[in-house]
Amino acid sequence: MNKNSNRSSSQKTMPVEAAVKQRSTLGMVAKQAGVSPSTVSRILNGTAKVSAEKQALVTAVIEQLGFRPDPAARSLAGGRTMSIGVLTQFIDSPYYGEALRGIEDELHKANYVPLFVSGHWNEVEEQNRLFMLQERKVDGIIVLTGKLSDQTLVEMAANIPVVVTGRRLNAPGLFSIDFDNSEGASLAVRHLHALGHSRIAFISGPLDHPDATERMQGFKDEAEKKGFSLDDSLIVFGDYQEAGGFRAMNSLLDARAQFTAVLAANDQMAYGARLALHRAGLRVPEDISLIGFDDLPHSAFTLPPLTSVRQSVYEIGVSASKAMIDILNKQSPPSRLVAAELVVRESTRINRR
Amino acid sequence: MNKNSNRSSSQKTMPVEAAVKQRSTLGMVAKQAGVSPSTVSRILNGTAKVSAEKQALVTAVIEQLGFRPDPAARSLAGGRTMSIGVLTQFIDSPYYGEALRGIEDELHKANYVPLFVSGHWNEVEEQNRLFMLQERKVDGIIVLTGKLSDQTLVEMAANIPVVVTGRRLNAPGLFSIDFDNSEGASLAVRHLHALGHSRIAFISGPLDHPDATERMQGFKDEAEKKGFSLDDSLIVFGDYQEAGGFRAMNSLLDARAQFTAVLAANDQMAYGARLALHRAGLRVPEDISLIGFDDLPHSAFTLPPLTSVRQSVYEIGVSASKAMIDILNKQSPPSRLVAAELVVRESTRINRR
DNA sequence: TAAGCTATTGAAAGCGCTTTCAAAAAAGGT
DNA sequence: ACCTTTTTTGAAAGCGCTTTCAATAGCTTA
Repeated sequence: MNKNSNRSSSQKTMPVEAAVKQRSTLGMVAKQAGVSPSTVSRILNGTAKVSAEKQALVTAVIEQLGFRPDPAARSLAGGRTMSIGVLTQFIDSPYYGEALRGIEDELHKANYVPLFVSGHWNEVEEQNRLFMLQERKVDGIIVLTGKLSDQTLVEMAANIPVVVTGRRLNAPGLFSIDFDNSEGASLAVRHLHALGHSRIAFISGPLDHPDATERMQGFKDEAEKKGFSLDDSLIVFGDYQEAGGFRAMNSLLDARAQFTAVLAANDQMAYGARLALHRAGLRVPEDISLIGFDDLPHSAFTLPPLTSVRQSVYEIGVSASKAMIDILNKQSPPSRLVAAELVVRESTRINRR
Repeated sequence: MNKNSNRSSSQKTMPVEAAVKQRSTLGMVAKQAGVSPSTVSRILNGTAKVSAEKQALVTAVIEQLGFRPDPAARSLAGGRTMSIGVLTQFIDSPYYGEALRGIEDELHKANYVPLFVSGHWNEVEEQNRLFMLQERKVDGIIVLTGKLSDQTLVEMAANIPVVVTGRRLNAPGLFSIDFDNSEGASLAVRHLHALGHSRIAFISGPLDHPDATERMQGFKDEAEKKGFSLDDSLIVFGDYQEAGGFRAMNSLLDARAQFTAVLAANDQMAYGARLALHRAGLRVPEDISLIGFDDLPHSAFTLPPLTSVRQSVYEIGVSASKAMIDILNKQSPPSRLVAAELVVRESTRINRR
């Protein structure tokens, strides 16, 4: 979300100039320390036990020479590349962007570097990108949702550790992290119900996105539970973007649908819907209550500030990375469940009609 | 900007399964074709002339085996890695995000892959990231603005091709692409002037961003040219984010500054300012006209839709990539200048006071 | 104290490619 | 036709690391 922002970050400040000037190699370290390259390698990777003295000696020399292993050489020799492939859908998605930041931050702590690629919600493209990541010998792959079949992921996981978000899936080498989308939608419906709304329109995302169907299901289930008439004319579809929300709202309006509140399956569509409402002379929240989903950082600054279902996408990124690192360290990651939470702002209010 | 969106993309669809199953090596190609590895390498890289027949033969075998050179091996042996380092500031910046997409799209066409890293507007961190990129042997580096000194970049360019945005700088191996920020600001002022505004407030970005100072300079110059009183109390500072714009506008209001229009140095601050105005009971554009800068995709959907200075950041990304590829191909890139353009929407109108 | 183990270490091969260097082939000159 | 120059090709070394495999050293046990 930030164009600017200075966050301090504890960098191991390298002797950049020295290092650039004269890269040292593992061989040089070995000679300098009077041991064999194998020993140095073992210390570097913890591949085998090495006597404490040599351990200390070598470590000192490494420090002194500012030695850093060459990733390419490592990769060639079959070692770890210390890089993790990350498949997102659009590199500039405001939604997944936060996840990317979480991933970047977390991987960095563990000395891994992310390799971001975009699948553009196109199965073939996703496949190709994942293939490329494997060519580049990443140590693991994090997949943010996407359209790949579960089977494809499971197969891939047989060769390389995989962490996937947006689905529930378990297999050897495969770990998944998911939001409780349906619970999030329920939360929104309950809030609206508590405010006295009973005719609620729903702007859904494209149903080929698993999270879209979950959100819709959550909406339907809770609405039914509250005894609302589940009128199909109150459900319309958008594309998860502003323009889609705008069109969806217009179609609702054109059809003269009767509703006092709207739940959009993501914030971007809520923004679009809000503009359409405005064009139609309807006020938010006086005439219509509006709820979004995702709580994008921007939502605190819309007019009016948007009530939204919050799931920390940043957290998802962090969790996914932690899980990946756990897997790489041969530990099984704790199954973290990311909860949804309603952020009430000013786009919803008591139904007066 | 997209969470969703299916764009078709012409993928060279690989025989993925076969390829994954049995990676073939350059050596295998050589044997299969009955030539030496050197010859294959030369064909792959165009390093030297090879007879037409062998050329054809080898190419056929490569195709048949689905051979793709191993990036790691290439890197180790000192060849090209076909990857370009990209230093951005925050991986989820809505502003630079578009540039990243442009870079990704364009590099992909040329078969290069981008390696995105973030500097977080912190010089030390930027240095470290660039250092890491070089360790990973990228073939070139694209720097999106940032805080590094010109000198640092020039020095780096001596070792590796560099393309930098957001400044004017020339040196061997160094190419820069810049917006005309000051012209953009002028455009905005002229628009406001044409609408009869003469007391215009300016919400600046942090002056340690070069583009912020250019935008401010453009504002001042044009205001002066139009004969406005250049009242310092009309200039306030934000952080290029919503919250900063919000605070900046409040400080303007608290100080009882007199103005009929506001120019914000970026759209995000304009959003924040717009909310502050609303809180103060001021209407946009009836009471106050508001202009942003950048024309983020979202700006077409704010309330009211925001008039903004548009510079295609996507184009910047594309141009930077093209320039990089030109440099890598030993051609000198054409100096492209990205023009600014005013997108008039509904947040500005004739001054009635 | 000898035999039998185990914990450390080093030598050397090899990952898949690029790149001298020199040999072989083709072309040119007289 | 013979020798020189130029072009095309192959052999081999090496990029910096990991990883068997075997050797050495350090302990145990009887």
